[in-house]
Amino acid sequence: MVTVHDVARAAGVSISTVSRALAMPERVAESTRTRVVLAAQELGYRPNSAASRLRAGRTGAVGFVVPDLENPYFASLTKGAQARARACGYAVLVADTGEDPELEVELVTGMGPQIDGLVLCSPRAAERDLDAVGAVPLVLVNRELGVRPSVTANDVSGMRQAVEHLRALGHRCVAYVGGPARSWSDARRRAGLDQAVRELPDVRAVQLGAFRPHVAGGHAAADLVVASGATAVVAYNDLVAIGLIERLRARGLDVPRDLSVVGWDDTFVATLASPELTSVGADLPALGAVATDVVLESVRRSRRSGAGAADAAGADGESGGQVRVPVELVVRASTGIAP
Amino acid sequence: MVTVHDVARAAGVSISTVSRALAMPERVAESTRTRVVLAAQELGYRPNSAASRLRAGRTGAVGFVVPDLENPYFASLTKGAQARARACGYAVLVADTGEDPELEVELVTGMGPQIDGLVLCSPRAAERDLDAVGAVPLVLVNRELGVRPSVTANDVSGMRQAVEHLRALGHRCVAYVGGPARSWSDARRRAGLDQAVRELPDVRAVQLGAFRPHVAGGHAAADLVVASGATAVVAYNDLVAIGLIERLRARGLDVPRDLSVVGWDDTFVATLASPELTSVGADLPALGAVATDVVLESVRRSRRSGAGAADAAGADGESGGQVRVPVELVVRASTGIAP
DNA sequence: TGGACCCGTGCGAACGTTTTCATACCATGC
DNA sequence: GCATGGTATGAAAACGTTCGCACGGGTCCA
Repeated sequence: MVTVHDVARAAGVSISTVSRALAMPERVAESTRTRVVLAAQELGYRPNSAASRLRAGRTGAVGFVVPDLENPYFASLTKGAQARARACGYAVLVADTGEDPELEVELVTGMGPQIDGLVLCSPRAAERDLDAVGAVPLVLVNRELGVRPSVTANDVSGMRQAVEHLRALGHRCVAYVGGPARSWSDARRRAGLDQAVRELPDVRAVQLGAFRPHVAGGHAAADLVVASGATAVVAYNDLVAIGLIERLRARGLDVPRDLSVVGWDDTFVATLASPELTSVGADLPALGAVATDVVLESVRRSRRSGAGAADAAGADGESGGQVRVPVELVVRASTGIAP
Repeated sequence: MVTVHDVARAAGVSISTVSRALAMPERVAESTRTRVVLAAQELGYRPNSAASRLRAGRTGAVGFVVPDLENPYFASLTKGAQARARACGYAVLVADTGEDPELEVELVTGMGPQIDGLVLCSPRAAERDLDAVGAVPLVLVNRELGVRPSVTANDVSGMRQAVEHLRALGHRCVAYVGGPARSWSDARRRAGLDQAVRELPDVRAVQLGAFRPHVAGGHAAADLVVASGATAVVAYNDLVAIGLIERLRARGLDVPRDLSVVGWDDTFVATLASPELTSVGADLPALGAVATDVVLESVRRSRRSGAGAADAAGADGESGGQVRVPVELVVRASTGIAP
């Protein structure tokens, strides 16, 4: 293994200079820096991350915790996040909670010492459990919690777009098939739906749920939707929408002739379904990348100020970044003229 | 932060004893051990992984490299792998190569120092580039390379099952829509197809490809399949199968009436398609878990012997574990009686 | 010309653990 | 009773980096 000592010897400088030349290039003379960099390259020097982590207290890794990797929504998020993290020189520790709030807390606290920052997607855990993390900068995706940094999709706007689209097709009663009870996004969408029907008095809403965010959830919800008298339904996500369609078809109903279905997240499965799903969604890899940016920014800030994550977030006026990304309704074949 | 020193003081022993009591319990007296363990628990001691890694040369993490996280096949593999790794006390560094062989090599070498072992899924890289890794135990998934540890699905058997199924339905000419040219699995399936038609003289095979392992690949292949005169087609994976079906439908052909389609991998999208896909597949999370087991076993072995990964693999008779998991044909609605 | 200051560099002390070696103790065998 | 061997513990040296501090030499201004 080639160490700073080897590079130092090769470049004819001390190990301190090597360390500086690589970590803070502006603190060392131009000529020495090139000499060091060249020597390092020549010898194939790779800093021992354990040592630098031990000394400097940084790990060079961020955690990325999702409820379910097999869910295409989180798969896309993860893909975007790891690509961005890598581009910034960070490794990504991925963990899957299996939708279990307890495991979520356990994972988050357990990962703590191994990472510089953590992105927590669609957290189901109670607020106080998340507060307990504290140690590393934490960024929430799809949930806002006080002034904590977060990245969320604009669900309210998405729901508005969906309702307006359906209304334009002549629908006057829209059902919403909701997801996990503890889901913050779900609550936002319900709020968005409330707001939309308040402002569009000729449309009525029926809220159903909680259902599991999988195909099975759609199966379970379909009959309730039919019984509700709604002519259109917005699903918690694309998988639920597909489950709905499957069950409706099994009952002899046609989508979109008898019922229009709107998916959510616009994952790639939206185009696999038949009919292809009209769906509300953001650019998911981009969303994952943004979350990574925010957490890395948070890391840098907390490192500069030397304070804990919470302090760093609250210290300056930026409030640590609460990003809300736009969403867009993509119209495909699963929505049509109201019967 | 609470360190060994704190625990040592609380337990009235030296730090060496603390370290031993926690890491090798049998090397310390019963009474002292309980005292130390209690003190550690009391103080909430968590060993600093950076320090132990620096001293002991182990990282407590394994790498998991896949071509595309958004592909449900790899998503499932990753899910299984990270769950198993966590159960064994290891963290998982996930990286996505974007199907790029060069990035693959770069990632694998770049991750080297941060991990104890590496699982590399469906590697596209050239053999010599993989040899260059060397440093950490490497386990390949869906590719065999010399005596290197690997975990593969039994593609040959899977293809045999698919062909026999189609033959039983009366099909006499079967097309195969292949995936990436550098894919080892693809080659195995082609070999399996060759073997199957050799042994079943009344069946003929048409091999097509290479196509991209996505829906678009299926789109591209569909017309070639039709022109080939085959009455059934086996696709490289479920996404390709779905692409085939979409394009066939666009041309006014019905699946399975005019053409039977068999998917591969039996991912969850097989049940999303309509008609639902007949598909060949293994238990994917289990496959990921097995790969993790193999790499962790490899890690333990190389640590024991103190030798490099390759040596460790070849040293004893076990050949480091070349596991082949069984696959199974799941019959659904996309295959039917030959026209 | 001398003092103040700055810049580039080197020295050496951490960081928290593991592990080797040495020591003290006790039991066993002649 | 003394040598022998084994066992439980302690002291201290690593592991490879970062970073505070100090030093030398130069520049600038008085």
